Amino acid sequence: MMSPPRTLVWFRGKDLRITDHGPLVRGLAEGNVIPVFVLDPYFFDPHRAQDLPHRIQFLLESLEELARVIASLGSTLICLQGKSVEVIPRVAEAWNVSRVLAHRWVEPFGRARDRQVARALRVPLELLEGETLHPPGTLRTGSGSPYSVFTPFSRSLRREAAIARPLPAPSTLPPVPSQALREHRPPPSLSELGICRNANLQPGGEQAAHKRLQQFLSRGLGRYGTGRDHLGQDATSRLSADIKFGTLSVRSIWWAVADRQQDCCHESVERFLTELIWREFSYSSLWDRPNLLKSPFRSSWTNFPWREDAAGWKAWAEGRTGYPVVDAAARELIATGFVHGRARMITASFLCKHLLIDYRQGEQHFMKYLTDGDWAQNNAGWQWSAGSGCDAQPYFRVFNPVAQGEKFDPEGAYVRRWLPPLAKLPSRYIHKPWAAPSPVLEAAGVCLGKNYPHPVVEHAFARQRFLDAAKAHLKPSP
DNA sequence: TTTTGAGTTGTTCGA
DNA sequence: GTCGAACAACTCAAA
Repeated sequence: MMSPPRTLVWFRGKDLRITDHGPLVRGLAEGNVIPVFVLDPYFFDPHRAQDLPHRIQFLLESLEELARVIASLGSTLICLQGKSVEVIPRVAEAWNVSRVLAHRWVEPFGRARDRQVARALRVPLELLEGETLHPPGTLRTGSGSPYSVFTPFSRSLRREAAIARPLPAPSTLPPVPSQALREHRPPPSLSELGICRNANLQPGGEQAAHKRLQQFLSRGLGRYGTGRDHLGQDATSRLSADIKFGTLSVRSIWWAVADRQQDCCHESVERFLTELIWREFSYSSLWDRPNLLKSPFRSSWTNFPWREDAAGWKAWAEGRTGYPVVDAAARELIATGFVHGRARMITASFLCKHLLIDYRQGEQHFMKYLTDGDWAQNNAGWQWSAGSGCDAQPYFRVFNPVAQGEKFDPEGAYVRRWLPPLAKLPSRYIHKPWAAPSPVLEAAGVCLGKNYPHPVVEHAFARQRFLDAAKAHLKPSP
C-alpha cells in the first residue's frame, strides 16, 4: 500500500506562526508534514549576528515559541544547520518527501535562493502566496506597466484584490519520522551568538503578537486616524515586527481591522488599511524593480552629490545633533529596536537633507537596529525621504525638525523620555533648547555643549544648502 | 496620440 | 495667530 505523500513545510523567518500558514495547511490536507527551519550560518554566525542583534533576538524568541507550539500539537520543528541550497535538497532526498512547500519571498536574495533550491531539488518546490495581501507584480496600469504612484496602486488594489480570509491554525499535527528527528540541531542561544539580551525589545512569538493586535484593536485603533502622528501617544499598532517575522500574517491583521469598520471610527480604519497597502506598494515595487535596494528609483538621483561627513554621521547615529526630536529618535532606535513612524521620517529627512548624507547609509543603520527592519519597506521609506523614490515628495519639502517636534510632540513627552538631560526644560523650548534664555536653561539643568549639544548645523542654512544642491543636480542648466 | 488631472505625510512668507 | 499662496516643474495614469 502507498504511504500518503509527505511534505516538507519550510518555515523561513517571515512566517513564524501556525495561524494562516498556507504551506502547513496545504501540506496537512494532502498527507504528512515535516516542519523545518534552516539556521543559515550566514545569519547565525556570531560575527554576523551582532550586526543585527535585535532581529536575531526577536527571531530566536519567535522560533522557540513556534517549536513549542508545534510540539504541543504532536510534531517537531526540525531545525537544520547549513545553507538552504544544500540542506533542503539533502533532507528532501533522505526523508523521501514528495515536495517542498513554503511562502514566496519578494526580496531579490530570497528569490535567488529559492531559484537555486528549486534547481537543486529533485521534487517540486511550491511557493505559496501569503507574505502579502495580494501577489506582487500582478497589479498593472492600463498600459500593463507596474505602478509607480501610490494612489492609483491603492485604488487598483482595493478594486481588484480579493484578500483572503486567514486560515485557521491546525489543531493537531502528525509526528515527524525518526530519521528527521535525528537531524534536529537546536538553534544557538543569544549568548552563544555573543548578543546581550535587550529587555526593551518587544517579546517575539505568535502569542505575544496576538496580544499586541488585541491591544491595538481595543485601545489604539479608535484614535489611530488622528493619534498616529503624535510621538508621545500610543496610538500606533506596534505590529511592524510581527509583520516582518510573520508572527501575524498581514491578512489576519487586515481582516481584524477591516471587520471593525462598523464599531470603529471609519477614518481610523481606512488610514490603517492604507498603511498596509503602503507595505504592499513597497513589496510590489521591489518585486518589479529588484534594483531598488541598490540604486535610486529615479535615475536622476544616481550621482547625487551626497557629502562625506564622518562627524555629522556620528552625531546623527548617536543622537547628538542638537535637534531634540532627531536625537530622541536615534536613542529610541538603539534602545528599543523601534522608532515611531513619524520620527522615522523626521530623522531620515534630517540625515539626507540637513546633513546631505547618502540615504543608503541611514538605510543600513536602520536595518542594523530595527527589529522590524524590512528590506522593501525600509528602502521605500528612505528613498521617499531622500526624494529619490517611487512617488517621492518634491525635493523642496524639507522637514523642519523644530516645527515637526512642536506639531507632533507639543508637550515634548517623546523628547523628555529619550533625552533625560532635557526633561526639565519648559515645553516652549523643548524642541529648541538653544533659544532658551540662560536662566531657563540653568533652572532646567541644561548646559549646552556639556550635557546636550549645540545644533550640528543651522536649519535655515542646511535647508538652503540642500535646495541648492538638489536644484543644481536635478535641473542642470542646458 | 494627445490631453488632462493629480500626486501621503511640508515650509515659509506675507497679508 | 491664522490663512492662502508659492515653492517648480515633472511624470504618471487614465481618458
